[in-house]
Amino acid sequence: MKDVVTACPVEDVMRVLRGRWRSLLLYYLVNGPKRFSDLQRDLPGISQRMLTLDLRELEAEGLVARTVYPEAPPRVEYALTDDGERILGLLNALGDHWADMRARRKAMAA
Amino acid sequence: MKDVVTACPVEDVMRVLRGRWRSLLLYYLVNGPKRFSDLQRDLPGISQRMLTLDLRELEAEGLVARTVYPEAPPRVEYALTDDGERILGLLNALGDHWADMRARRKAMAA
DNA sequence: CAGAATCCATACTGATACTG
DNA sequence: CAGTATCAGTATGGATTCTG
Repeated sequence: MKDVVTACPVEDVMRVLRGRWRSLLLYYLVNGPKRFSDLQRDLPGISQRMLTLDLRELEAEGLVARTVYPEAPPRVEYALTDDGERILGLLNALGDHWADMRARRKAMAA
Repeated sequence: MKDVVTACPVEDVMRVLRGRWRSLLLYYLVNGPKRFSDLQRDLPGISQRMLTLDLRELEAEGLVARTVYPEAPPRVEYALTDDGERILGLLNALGDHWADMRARRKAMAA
């Protein structure tokens, strides 16, 4: 994915967060660093390929930090950066509003 | 697109806003109702097909209201709902943070 | 004007097998 | 464990043509 910059920052973030797993990945990193295999367990259904690609993309965008511990067997940890935490905070606000919205609409329908 | 509801509201909103044009569409509706042809001008490159599909989806999700004025030639206006405005507000906050982030990263690189 | 219908291109995602 | 490589399917988006 190219680092395209448009006139609209909203469009830019959304392009980065668009993938099926990306926001969810941030979501599961909120409680501290996790390993590759931990994340595979958290996101049932994700393939190794997508987990790798999405982590790399989020890392390139500065939302996730990747740390390799040179041991055998190898250990790699992924953590939210400060920017990642801020973005996730806003995503959660978005999710909360959405949940409220749905609840109200459901109540209306009843 | 199915109205799937997962355990994570963030995932749910993101699924709705994921499309290439959706967030941008909300963005351009913030200054009051617009007609189909207005939106085509605002979003250079969007096809009629996608504009129609995305507007319908946003309408189904309660973010956009569609009003038909039975005239000849037909006139149709699209406007943000209250929920749509709230969601857009949060998207803009997200965009602002993103812009800040990029500015800081650019300054660091220099 | 505001679409609907059809066909086509590509981007995104997943399954599987293999490696240091 | 933490990936990479390859192949293939599905979803998304675009071009074109047609209509009330």
